Amino acid sequence: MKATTPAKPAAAAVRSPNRDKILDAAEIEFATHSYESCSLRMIAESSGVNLGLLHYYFGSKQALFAAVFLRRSATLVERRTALLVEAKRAAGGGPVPLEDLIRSFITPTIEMIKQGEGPKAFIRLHSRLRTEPLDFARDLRRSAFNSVNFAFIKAFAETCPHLSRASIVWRFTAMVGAYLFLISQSGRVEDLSEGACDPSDVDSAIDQAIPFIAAGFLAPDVRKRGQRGAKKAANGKAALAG
Amino acid sequence: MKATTPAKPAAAAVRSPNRDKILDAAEIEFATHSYESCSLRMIAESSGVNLGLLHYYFGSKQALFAAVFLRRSATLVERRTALLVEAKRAAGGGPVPLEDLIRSFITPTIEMIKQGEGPKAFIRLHSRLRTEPLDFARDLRRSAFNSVNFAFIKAFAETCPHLSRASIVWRFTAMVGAYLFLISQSGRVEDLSEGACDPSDVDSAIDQAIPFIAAGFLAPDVRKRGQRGAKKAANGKAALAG
DNA sequence: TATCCATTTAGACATACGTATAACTAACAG
DNA sequence: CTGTTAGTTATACGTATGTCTAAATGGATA
Repeated sequence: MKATTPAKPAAAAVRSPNRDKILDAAEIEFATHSYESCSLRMIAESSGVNLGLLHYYFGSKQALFAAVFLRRSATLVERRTALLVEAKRAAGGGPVPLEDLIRSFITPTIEMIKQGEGPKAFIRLHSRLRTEPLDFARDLRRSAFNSVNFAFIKAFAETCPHLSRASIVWRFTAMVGAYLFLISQSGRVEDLSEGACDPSDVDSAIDQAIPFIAAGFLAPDVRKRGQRGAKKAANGKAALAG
Repeated sequence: MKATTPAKPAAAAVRSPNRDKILDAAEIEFATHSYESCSLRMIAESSGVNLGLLHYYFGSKQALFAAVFLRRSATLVERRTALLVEAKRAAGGGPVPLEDLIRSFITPTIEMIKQGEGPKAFIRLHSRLRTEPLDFARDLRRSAFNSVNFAFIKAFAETCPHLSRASIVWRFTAMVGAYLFLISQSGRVEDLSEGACDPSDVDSAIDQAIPFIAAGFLAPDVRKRGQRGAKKAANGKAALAG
């Protein structure tokens, strides 16, 4: 036992059939249940691998989770970056068309969903991470995605000169919330649609998301609170916020 | 020990100072950590109440969670319903103005956030429930909210005759995702805004959410996949919606 | 005062968890 | 054949969890 790295006790090759089996099973389990409600024993069993190997290859549950996360998030970030670069090039130096921007952001997620059960599970996991109060997982997400997010925010700002910096950030957040909900397959859409739409139809979800989000960005900027005539009071009588 | 109700072992009054202390502490703990990562012992300690009392009053962790959830969700649903009724009345039989509809839906949440730490914690908990894979919790949410959600969907359909039934449901989902993200205080906005906006400023978040969502609903309906000229291929250059 | 009963307490139960380790296997090197 | 080493196994440790129970408490009632 080297005292230096308690996490990875032995040499432990980076590639290995069993290591991959563990990663694949962990991805599904972490996505299906939450981080804490799925045990290493469940993962060991569903991957058909001995429990001790999880410790051998990854050292700890947390490190296993990180490995699961990093394996796919890199792909997602690269793809998003590539599409943004391509859209910029197509725009020839000018502002990137709004819908292109939105599509560049969302498309890599959709591609991944269609790629198979594992990648699809990762997307579920990834959306859940946003609300799950796991500090280490949030740090993971932050360090993986912050920089590409900034690049998109900058591009949105150029495309939408009518919006303040603050408004850009708010609407970017709204965009992420909207599209994640649409593809989250949380059972929500089933409940509400009464058969009118198929919640697993990711393409439809996205066809809906793009114009919805684009229109949202195009809406005029809101004045700051306190500035004359408070925006929200605009329409008079109706059931308004207090 | 009555064999009939293993869950509630004794008579156990519905009101009691300690019972309320437990509920309050559990609300905070469940919201701060996830359901499984906070133990009954944590709740007992932070409420200053003996562990055995949690079992005495609620019978099980799951039942305690349900009690926490039901205490506030009832308020939320009632308030949402009341605002919808009022908006309909104000509209005098005609379709309710779009922004009023959105406001009626969102306002009760904002009111609750401003009501104190407990109610605010409940909102965090409530948003998390949408992605957390806890079957029993999802059933809770469903049975509490489905009916008022249907009422809103019906109203949105009347206000937006340009949208198909499916589109209404998709956009309703997008709305929920957008506004929940905006108020979720998940640390996301901090990361991205670099000081441009204050993520705890719920009013600003909502001022942003309303026009964003309203514009999204107003965007033209999307044609179904397969119908001539595939929507998405229209990448052209236009920075415009639809 | 004696009785009663909702409430409260301390403590125990079985179980499951993440983690650790010592022993074993098989392949290859000298 | 011997020694080494990555991989694998079975098993154990300490701890924490949800649940449960038997006993104590204490104010109201008879």
